Parts: sequence; structure tokens; C-alpha cells
Amino acid sequence: MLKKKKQPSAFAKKVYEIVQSIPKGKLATYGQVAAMAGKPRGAQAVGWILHDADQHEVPYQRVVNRLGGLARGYTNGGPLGHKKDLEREGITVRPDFSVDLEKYLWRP
DNA sequence: CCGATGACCAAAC
DNA sequence: TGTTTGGCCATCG
Repeated sequence: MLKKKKQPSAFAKKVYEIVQSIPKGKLATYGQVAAMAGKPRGAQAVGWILHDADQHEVPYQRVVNRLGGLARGYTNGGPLGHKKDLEREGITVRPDFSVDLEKYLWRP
């Protein structure tokens, strides 16, 4: 299992720009980002791109699943690291690692 | 193109 | 209720 870094493709680049476009204190879901990138059913693909995004300057912490929950495999200290990053953005994370999408969801 | 993997989503068992 | 399966799309070998 050597899945390692690779070059950003058109889809990845779009995802990066979208994620970087998320205002501070707001959140976006995988499905939302995927839809903006042109793939309303590419949530999994977005997850893959974000996993690779750790080598880019992308605030992928602002991207959560549709339940407002943190990602399963976070590459930066686990869910605690993710929670800390979100709180630093001004987002309140519940003890169960979920957030209020109605309150923090980014609506362009 | 195919098979396998993945930080997702939804339904089925 | 917890686990599995299928679907989605992208990427690697």
C-alpha cells in the first residue's frame, strides 16, 4: 500500500480552490465541495483529494462529512487535532466530534 | 480497461 | 443495532 503523493489534477485543483474559498468560521461538506467541483456524486473522490491535500496549503479541516462530523482518518493528530483546528477557527465542536451545520455551514 | 483502495453516502442484511 | 454491500468518483499499478 504505497498510495503516496501525486500531481494535482484539474479536479484536485478545483477542490483545493473551493476549500481555500471557505470563509473562516464556516464549514463545507464533502458532497458540497464535490458538487462545486462538478461531481455531485464524488464525495469519495473529494475525500481522496483532501487526504492528499496535506502536502498543499489547504484548510481541509473546514471540510466535514454530511453529518457535520470529523473525518475518519485525520493526518494531523487524529480527531483531537481536527477539533482543535476547528475551534481555532471559531467553530464549536461537540464532545462527540460533531458540529452544528445549520450554524457553521458555508452557503455561497 | 481492470482491480484495488479510500478522510463518503445510502441502503440492505 | 452492528456489519456488509453496492454505488459514487479519482488515482495507482
